[in-house]
Amino acid sequence: MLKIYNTLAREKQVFTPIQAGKVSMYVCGMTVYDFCHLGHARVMVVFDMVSRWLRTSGYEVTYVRNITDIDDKIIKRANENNETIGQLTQRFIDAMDEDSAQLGVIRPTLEPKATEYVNGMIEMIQTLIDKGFAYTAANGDVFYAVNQFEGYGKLSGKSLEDLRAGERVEVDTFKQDPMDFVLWKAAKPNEPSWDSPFGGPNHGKGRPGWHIECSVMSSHLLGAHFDIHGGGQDLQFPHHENEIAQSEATHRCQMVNYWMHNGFVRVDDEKMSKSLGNFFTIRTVLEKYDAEVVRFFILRAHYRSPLNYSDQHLDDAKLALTRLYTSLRGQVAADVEVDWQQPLAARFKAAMDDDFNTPEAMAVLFDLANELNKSKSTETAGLLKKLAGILGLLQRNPDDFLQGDMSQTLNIDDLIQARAEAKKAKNFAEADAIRKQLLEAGIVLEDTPQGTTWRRA
RNA sequence: GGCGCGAUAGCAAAGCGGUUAUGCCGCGGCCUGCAAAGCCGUUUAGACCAGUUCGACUCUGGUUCGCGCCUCCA
Repeated sequence: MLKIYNTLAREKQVFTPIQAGKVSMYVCGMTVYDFCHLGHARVMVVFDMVSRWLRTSGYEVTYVRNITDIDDKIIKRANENNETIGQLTQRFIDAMDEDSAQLGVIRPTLEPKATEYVNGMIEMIQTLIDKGFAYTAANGDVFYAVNQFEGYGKLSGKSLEDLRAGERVEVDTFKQDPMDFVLWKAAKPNEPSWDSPFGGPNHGKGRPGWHIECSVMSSHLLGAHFDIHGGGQDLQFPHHENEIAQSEATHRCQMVNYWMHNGFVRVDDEKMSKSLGNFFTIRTVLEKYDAEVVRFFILRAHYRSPLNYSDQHLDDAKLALTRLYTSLRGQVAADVEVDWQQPLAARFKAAMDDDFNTPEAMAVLFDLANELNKSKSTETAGLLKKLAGILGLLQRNPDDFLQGDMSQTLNIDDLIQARAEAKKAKNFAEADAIRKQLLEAGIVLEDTPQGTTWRRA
């Protein structure tokens, strides 16, 4: 029985889908004005893992991850780069697709773009105005009136009084309440804009605010009420709080049953973020580390825990993953159906059902590897590969992982051959010299009963 | 200031009121010509102070420290 930590309830709850056998899940995706960093990688990998486990559990999953392709930063960046917004966003959407594919992330079922739903946004904003939850300000911006929504603060555990007390933002004189947030931004010169009926100095011309995008895309694609909504912890407030306010005021029903928030990636114990400038892009990291190592590194921590990034930790993850691949090397992995009664499989399932406890699930993988090293059983190899596959790991030919792109290095085989001959002639000095030469080139030799193999250091 | 989260061995990271987490590193052994890999064994824990309990790393309270949100942010 799957349990999920629900941010809304602040506890683990048994997962019961709205519709038996089906799960609808929405995750806030990227704003595409730059390359994705490791924080984005974590969101992609974590919710990919979630969707995989849900599918493994027998659910038919509709997974929506949106793309924000209109926003202040995009406009600014496009201007700086002297390219159109469309060129800029497409470039970074392509880059994101490359990065996520590298990380073994299965494409979400649907990846809506904000710009394709502007009409829907205008409709929802109009509904909110009609119902008294929103108003057009003197400057043409449309704001959501937070004091009109009873449950405002229920997700983040904040009260409007506390929020106002801690108010650090310059008060926008056009707002009725400092906590009101923008639904529609009046157009400024040289900015893309859409026509709307909201009035104001420039006759409604403008563009949608960020929060409204997700309310509209989720309800269009998953309905007014759906199962799971995910995203990074930093979106809990205000973004997700605002989504609830918009959607529930519009549809008059609960928006989401389970809210899931993944922890941050940190650098030196500080949150990795664009604003702090301490971020590493996925592609930078992939220059140095195998993408599967990065995925392994992410899944090695619980999704709600902070994850400290450093080369040392990636190196450690690489060694650990090497152990798993080494156990599968030269083994035939039987294409088994997982028997969930099998003790280790049962442990794996219990771990995953317990709020997606991937660290514990991975411990099972290592236990299986140990068993495999002893038994050389094709069944065990099959089970290891199958369970790891649920996490999106260990699906490559072990040699691909262990040897990497070193296989282009010339004459490894010749040197191994020469060493074998030296050994045969009991010329161990020569044999060791060859081994040392290869080691210095980053190649580790391993003598086995079946002959000598190699891997990258 | 308000709200919330965390503190586990050298590093990383889980579960659990009493019994080996797991991976890397270290140490001893087996294996090996020697290594590597693997196997067997093993050293390092639970910030601090109280309390509950037959028994607490695990529950409760407090202290200290760290982090996050309250502003765009995954």
